[in-house]
Amino acid sequence: MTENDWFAQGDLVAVLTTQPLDRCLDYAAPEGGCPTGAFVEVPLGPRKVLGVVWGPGAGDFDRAKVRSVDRVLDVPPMQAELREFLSRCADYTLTSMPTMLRMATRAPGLTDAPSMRWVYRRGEGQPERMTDARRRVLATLEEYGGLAFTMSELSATAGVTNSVIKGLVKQGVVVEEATPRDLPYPRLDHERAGLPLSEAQAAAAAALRATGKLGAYGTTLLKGVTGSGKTEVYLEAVAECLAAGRQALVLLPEIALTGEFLSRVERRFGARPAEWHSGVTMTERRRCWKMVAEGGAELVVGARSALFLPFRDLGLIVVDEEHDSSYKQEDIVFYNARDMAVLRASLCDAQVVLASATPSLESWANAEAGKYSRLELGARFGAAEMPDMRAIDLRAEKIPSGRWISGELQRAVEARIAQGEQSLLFLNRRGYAPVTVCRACGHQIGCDHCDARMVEHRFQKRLVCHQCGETKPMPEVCPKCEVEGRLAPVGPGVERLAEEVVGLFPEARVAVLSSDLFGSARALKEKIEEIARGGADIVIGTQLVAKGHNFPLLTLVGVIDADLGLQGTDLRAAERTFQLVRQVAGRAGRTADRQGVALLQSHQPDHPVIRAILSGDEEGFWRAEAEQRRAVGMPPYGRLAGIILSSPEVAEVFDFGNELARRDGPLREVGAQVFGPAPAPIARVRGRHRVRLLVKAAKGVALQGALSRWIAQLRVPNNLRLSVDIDPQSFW
DNA sequence: AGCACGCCGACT
DNA sequence: GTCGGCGTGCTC
Repeated sequence: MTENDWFAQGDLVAVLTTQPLDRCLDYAAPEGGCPTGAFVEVPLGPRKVLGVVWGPGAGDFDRAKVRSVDRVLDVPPMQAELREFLSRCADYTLTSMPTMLRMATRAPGLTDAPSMRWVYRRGEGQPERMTDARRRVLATLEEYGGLAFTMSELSATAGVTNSVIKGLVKQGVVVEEATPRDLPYPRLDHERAGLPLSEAQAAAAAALRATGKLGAYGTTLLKGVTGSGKTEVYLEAVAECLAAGRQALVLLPEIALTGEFLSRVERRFGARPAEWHSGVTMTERRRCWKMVAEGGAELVVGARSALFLPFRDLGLIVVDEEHDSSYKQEDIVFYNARDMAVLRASLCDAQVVLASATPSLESWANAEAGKYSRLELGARFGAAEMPDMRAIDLRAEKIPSGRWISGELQRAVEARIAQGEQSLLFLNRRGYAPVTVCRACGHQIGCDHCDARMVEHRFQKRLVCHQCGETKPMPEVCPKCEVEGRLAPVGPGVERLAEEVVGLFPEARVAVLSSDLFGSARALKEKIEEIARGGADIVIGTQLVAKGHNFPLLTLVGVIDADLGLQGTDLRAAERTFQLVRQVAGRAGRTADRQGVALLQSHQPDHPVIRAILSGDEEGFWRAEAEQRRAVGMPPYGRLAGIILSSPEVAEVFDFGNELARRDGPLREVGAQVFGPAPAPIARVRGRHRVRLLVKAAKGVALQGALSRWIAQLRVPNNLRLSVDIDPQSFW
C-alpha cells in the first residue's frame, strides 16, 4: 500500500464503504481531487454512505455508470498504517472490511460539518449601569483570566440568567465569539517530576524509557504484584513517548477503573488525557476521534475499541491488566485487543507494554520464547508484603446447611473488626441464590428464552437470567407442579452471603460490591471510595473487587469458594482461578505496617492450582501449565478456532453444523481437526439455539485460509448466523 | 445495510 | 384480478 497518492478530479478511485459489500466500489474523484485514505461520502443507490478512498479504482465497471464522490470530509486522511492494520485485523479475525471500517469510524457526527459554538469572554469598558448580577459576570470572567465560557458555564458560575449576559454583550462589555466545538486536549507536561520511585521501579522505568527512545516496535511484559506500582512505572514510558512528540494509548479493562487512572495522569502530567469508552458522551467521543486524528490528543485512555482510533503518530500502547478476559470481544466481531495492540504497534513502530500481576499464559510463553522482553517489579511498593495465604479445608469443617462461612474465617473476621480493620469476603456469584428449586417436585426455575437457570435477586425481588437479562417476579407457586410455598433458594450469591454476614456480625458495617447493585459507574466509584476511606468493616464482593481498586484498611481476604472456577472442562479454568484468586488475595495488606492474610475456603486444598496459589510459586505454576498445554497441542502451543452457529430452529443449527463437520476436506489439507457440533452449555439464548464447532490445528499453519475455504463450501441459510472466533477464550 | 424485484397464497 | 408475505440480488 503506497503512502497517500493523490487523485485528480475524475480519476477512478476504489472506495471502501461501511456497507456490507465484500469489495471496494469504483467512484470518480471529486472536484479538487482527493488523496488515498480520504474519508468521503459517496452515493450508493438512493443513499449517501461513509467511505474511505482505498486506492486506485479497478476500472472493471461500466465507466458510464460510475458515480462521483460527493464530498471529502474535513478530517485528515486515514494513514497507510491504519489501513494496513484494518486489513490485517480483518484477515486475522476473518471479519469483513466494512465491519472493520465501522469499528474505525465509530464517532458520531463524523459526516457533519465542523460545528461551532458560541463562547463568551471579557470585552472592553464598563456597563452603563452596574448591577450585582453584572458585577458577578465580570468578576467571573476576570477571575479566570482570558478564558472563554459557554453560555451555560458562565451563567451557572456567575449565578445569573442568560439575559444578564446578553445585555452585557449588547453593550460590548462581554464579547461573543464562535469557536470550533472540538477543541484540542490540554497539553500534558511530560517534564513534570513523577512520584518518587523505589529502586526496582526506577530500574524498570529506565528500561521502559530506553525502549521508547528507539522509535521501533517492541513488546515488554511488565510483571509486578498488586501494589508494586506498575502504573507509575509505565507512566514513565508514557512520559518518554510524549517527550518524543508521539501519541500514547493506555487500555484499561474496565470503565470503572478510568476515573482513578485519570486522576493519576493528572497528578503526573498536570492535565487530563482524552477518554474513549462506552460511557463517554457523544460530543466527547467525536472530539476525541477528531483530536486523535489531528494530533490534538497526546494520550488516550480507553477501552479495547480505542485501538481502532486514527492516531496520527502512535508511539506507545499500554495494555493494563493484560490477562483480563474483557480484552477479548466475543460478539459481532471477535478479537483480542491485547493481540491486536501488538499487531498495530508492529505496523507503526510503537512500543507495547503489557502490564499485569498475573500475566496470561500466552504472554508468559511469548516472554519465555524471547519474543517479548520482560520486566519484573518484585517487592510491593512501600515494603508491604504479599499476604500470608492459607487454605481452610472445608472437608474438615462442619458448616450448617445454608451457610458458607467457616468457623475459622468467622474468627478471623471478628479479630479484624476488633482491631478496626477491614475484611473482604470474595464470592464470584451475583444475586441471592443461583438456583431456585421446588421442594415438592424438584423443578428448577429456568429462563423462558434461554436454557439457563434463573438467579434470584432479592434486592430487586425478582428472578434474573444472567444470559439474556430477562427478569420475572418470584413466583408463589411452582410453575410446574403448582404446589404453593415450597420454592427454596439453593447455593449462595453475594446477597445471601451478606445476609449470613449480618447475622454473624450484627454490629459490623457491611457493604456489598456487585456490578448489578449500582445504577452507574459513578455510583459504584463513589461506593468504592467510601469503602476505601473506612466506610465499611466487611466488604462482600464479586470479581469486581479483584480489579485494581485500592483499599488501604483491608487486611483480611476470605475467598468463600476457591474451587468455583476449577470445575468444568474449560482449558483456562486453572489459569483463571490462579489469576483471580491471586488478584483478590493481593487486596489484603497493601499498607506497610499491616500484615495481610488471605484465607481460601476449599474442598480440594491439594489441587495443584490451589497449592500453586498458596505457595506463591508462580513460575512453577506457569511452567507446569505450559507443559500440560504443550503436551495436548493447545494454545499457546497450538491453534484453535470456534465456529458459532445460531438459529431460531434447533434442527437447522445441527444440520448445518453436521454438514460443515462432514465436509472437513479444506481443514484436513492443513492437518486441522474439527470437533462438534456441540450444543452450548446454555444451548438457547434469547430464543436462538446455539451450537459450536471447534477447530484445532498445529501452531504455524495457515488456519484462516483453510477456515475460509471450508466455510465457503456451504451457503449460510437465511436465519442462521455463523461467527468465527479465532483464538477463543472459552469453549466447550 | 437498505431497497427493489419477483414469485406465490389470501383476499376484494 | 391485486395485495402483501419475504427470499434473492444489487448497489460503483
